[in-house]
Amino acid sequence: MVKSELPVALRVLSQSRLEFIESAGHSAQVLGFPRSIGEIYGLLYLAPQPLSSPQICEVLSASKGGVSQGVRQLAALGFIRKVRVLGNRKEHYEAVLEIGEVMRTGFGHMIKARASAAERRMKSIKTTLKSERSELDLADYAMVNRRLQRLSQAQKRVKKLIPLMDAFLK
Amino acid sequence: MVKSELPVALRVLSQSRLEFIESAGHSAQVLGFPRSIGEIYGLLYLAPQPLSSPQICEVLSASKGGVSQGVRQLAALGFIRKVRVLGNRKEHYEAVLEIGEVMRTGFGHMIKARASAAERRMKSIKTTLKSERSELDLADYAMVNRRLQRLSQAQKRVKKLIPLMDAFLK
DNA sequence: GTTTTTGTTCATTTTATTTTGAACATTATG
DNA sequence: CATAATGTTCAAAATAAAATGAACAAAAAC
Repeated sequence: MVKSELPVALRVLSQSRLEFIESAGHSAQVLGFPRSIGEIYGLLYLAPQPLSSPQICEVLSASKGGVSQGVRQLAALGFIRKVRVLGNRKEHYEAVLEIGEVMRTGFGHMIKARASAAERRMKSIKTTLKSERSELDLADYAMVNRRLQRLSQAQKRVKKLIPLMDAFLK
Repeated sequence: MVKSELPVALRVLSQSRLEFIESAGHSAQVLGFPRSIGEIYGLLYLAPQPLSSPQICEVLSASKGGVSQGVRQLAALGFIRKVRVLGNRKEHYEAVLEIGEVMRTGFGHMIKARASAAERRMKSIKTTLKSERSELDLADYAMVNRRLQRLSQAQKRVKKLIPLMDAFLK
């Protein structure tokens, strides 16, 4: 049986690819993802053709498990997509090159999710505050109320900003 | 000598304050900061008056060292400010309530810094690529070049977005 | 149907981050 | 200047997060 045939360009990684992969790993970390996920995306982004999991393992010398989880997350976020390579039996992956799009969708979802989580939290805190109104000093109650209100306003502003960003990146 | 007098409202934390502090800790984590930093900010945000480090330690039952570092970072980012409390000898801290402002400034700086770091990285990678042009397959070189270019465009778009967000949050 | 390759899950190990606490520095008060 | 309270730094401990690799599952090749 023929071993997994790596594209020539990836048999040995060029310096620029190495640098790019490292940089992608770094970016992932900044965005709060594991470094390895960024590296997988970086590899795929500069790959001449879709790659299979074993190929990714080989090039990055990463473990099967890690790559399996990594590609799942990346696909879920919309950064890569599964493709069938004809003749070749198993799943292959390629980077979605329209990163602007990706940011808008997958990434935008994340931001929205977080914004509404924060909103829910705030609502809960306000409820708690009301429920203990009688036990609190009046002035203190008023102060806390005022400040929570203030935060709510800021949250609303951020929320309004989201669709704006969305439109701009389109 | 009189022991550090905790404001009555903080002698025992109300449920709503507890919840708020926890939530602030969570938000900090989401933004990539240590939880403790968020908790300090949360405490100060709902404090009836500026607090000293030892007071913060006491209320959050955190260590001196941790609080020392925490307030330093928060002050550097512009989330809190040092205030002199008359009569009282040492440094006290209060939350900057204008979180919108804070986001725009301190936080905005962070984003800008990261954007230009990414830009520098990209430049470096392109240089590397050119330097190894002769060693690479022509088609592969062209492909890598094209894709890096594509990324650059996206980066530029994001960069243009920053002042827009800035203006919007003002 | 057996063997081989690929894919997933998850407990364990590894690595990185955060927190603590002790040693040392600083400042204010008497 | 001595004492006491406050601050800072940093090595070590505690904690959290990520990567590995082994056990198991699924599908393909023959």
